[in-house]
Amino acid sequence: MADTINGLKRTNMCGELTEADIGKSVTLMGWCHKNRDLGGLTFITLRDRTGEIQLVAGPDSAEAVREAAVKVRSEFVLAVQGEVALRSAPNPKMKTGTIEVNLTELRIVSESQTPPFYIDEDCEANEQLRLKYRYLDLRRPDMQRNMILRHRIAKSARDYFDEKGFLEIETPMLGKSTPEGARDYLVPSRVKQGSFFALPQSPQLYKQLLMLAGYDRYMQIAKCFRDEDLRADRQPEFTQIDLEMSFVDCDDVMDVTEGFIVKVFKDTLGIDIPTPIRRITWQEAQERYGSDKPDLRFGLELQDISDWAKTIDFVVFKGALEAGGFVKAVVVPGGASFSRKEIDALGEVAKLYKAKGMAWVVPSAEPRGSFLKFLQPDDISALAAKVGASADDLICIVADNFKTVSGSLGQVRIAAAEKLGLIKKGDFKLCWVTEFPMFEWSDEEGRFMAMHHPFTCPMYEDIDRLESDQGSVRSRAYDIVLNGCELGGGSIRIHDRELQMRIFKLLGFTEESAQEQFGFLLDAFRYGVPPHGGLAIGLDRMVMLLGEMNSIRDCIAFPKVQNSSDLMTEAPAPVADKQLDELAISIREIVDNSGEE
RNA sequence: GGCGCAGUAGUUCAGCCUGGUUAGAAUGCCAGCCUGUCACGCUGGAGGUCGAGGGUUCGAGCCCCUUCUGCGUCGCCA
Repeated sequence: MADTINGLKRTNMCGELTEADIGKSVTLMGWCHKNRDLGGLTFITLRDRTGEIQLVAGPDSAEAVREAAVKVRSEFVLAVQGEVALRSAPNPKMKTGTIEVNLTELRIVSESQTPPFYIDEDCEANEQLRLKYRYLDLRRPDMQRNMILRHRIAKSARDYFDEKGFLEIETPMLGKSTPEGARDYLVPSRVKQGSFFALPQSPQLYKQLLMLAGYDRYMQIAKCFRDEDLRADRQPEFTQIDLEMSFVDCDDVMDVTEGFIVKVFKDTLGIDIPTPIRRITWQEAQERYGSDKPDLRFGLELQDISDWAKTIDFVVFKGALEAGGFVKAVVVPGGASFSRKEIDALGEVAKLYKAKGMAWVVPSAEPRGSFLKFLQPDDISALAAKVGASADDLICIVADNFKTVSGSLGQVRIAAAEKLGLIKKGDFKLCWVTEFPMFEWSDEEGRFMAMHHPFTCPMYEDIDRLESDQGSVRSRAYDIVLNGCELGGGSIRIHDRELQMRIFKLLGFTEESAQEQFGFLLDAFRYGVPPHGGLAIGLDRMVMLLGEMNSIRDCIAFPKVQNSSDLMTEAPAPVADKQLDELAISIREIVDNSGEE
């Protein structure tokens, strides 16, 4: 039977002891991080979430303490008493390295098997193992720091928005499935067999109805669910700092958000973010950075060289230009030193993002390039002059339609910056991207889709083109972008029932289907809707970016892996027939692809 | 759904290209010794379905096929 903590009360945390505590008798509780038994003298490093402290059981200790000390193994839970003393041999690598605790009592409260991996700062175990034993992984100091950072950001949000007069109001997890947007996670109803709830992709409609209900300023740290494939920065279950405001325009939402961004950087990292945060229209972002989430930590902007390309007798350029496309370039400083293989790697990046290829040229005295036979010496100098390239530089060129040129060259820009080491740790560059297109053509659906969502308000000056030139209509939407990552986004919403119906119609809804899916909203819109708008910030991404983590999984206590399962609980899992019967659900076919008999 | 990377002691890896006795290293673990360690040290020991299945071969960790698992990514994510 293990010892109890009966009669002991923790007086201090391990990492918070200092030389000011020398001479005090303290009671500590935590995990054995490491045990060093020198024979007659035993050192134990005790760890809790605040840090570590060295415990000593030596010749002056009671025999029971010495006996217990040599039995202690990694990850045993200990409750100890002792006196804080100055160390004769300090350890400068340790925060509490100048002091130690001479034990007067040592209780082994809980023993531990040898953990499958060493619980330490720099964990070398692979992530599969870490996730299976997540409760051990979460003991590691860097994971604990991540969780603490997450808490502080969430707290910062609640404090800030409370101060600004926002009310935190919870919205339902069990709602109605909507076909637009991402795939829903469905929850079957037992009471109404054959019908399903959907877990929210976002609290969008609820928060709009809260505005209609007069709550004026709402915020929520909201769980959201999307049944889509995962990425390093995407989980099926994630958290948003969600807000909505009444009687506002874009500037009001952006201003209040900026205030929060400034506060959260200051509160958590001590960094002052300069304001106002730069604003770039979607069009400009695409033209200059080839992205709707530009990374402003480096230059390497895209340059339109269509005028120059017009003069070149090169079929790739001619073809693109005749089809109404563009020829654009990125200058990679010092890229002349890249090997053919390295340049080809940039070309592969362009191809991955739909470019048919990437032309390149080094405008040195003896030029190198992929299409030199189509170029006269004057052409090369003219190009170099136009894009401001020197003989040491590499000019990367893509010719295609606007979307493909932007997308592919934008990725080449990022790849080149990474290669050149232009992306520095601790550098945070924010911007707003505004005036998004309202609609985006979907080849798959054969119709225009809402780029943001169907409740986004078009820009007033574009409304008269809604029916005549859908593709040119811009919306009153805005994204906040940090280091090339979409941190959050929002819009001013439609508050006019007629306009909302017009948008639904353009998105392919009939009167009936709109009524069936969004009837509650359309009905509500008959009862006095304030102009309103809002925004949602991805909390997980914010924690990941501020903590400079490699994966969103590192800031979520219990994350899912790539196939949306949980390696620790092994969810999702089959359920008992009885449960299915109650829900009137039968499974069509069990595909056993476990690879086991 | 596509592409790429990875899977070998508890853990991190080497071995695979070029098949050949008993699969190695480090660390961890266990035992003994050790009074100032902090990557403690010294001595000894245990520990392997080489992810799984099939094929080629006299012989497979290594070559081939299939598959499972994890990661990254394209599609997807209004």
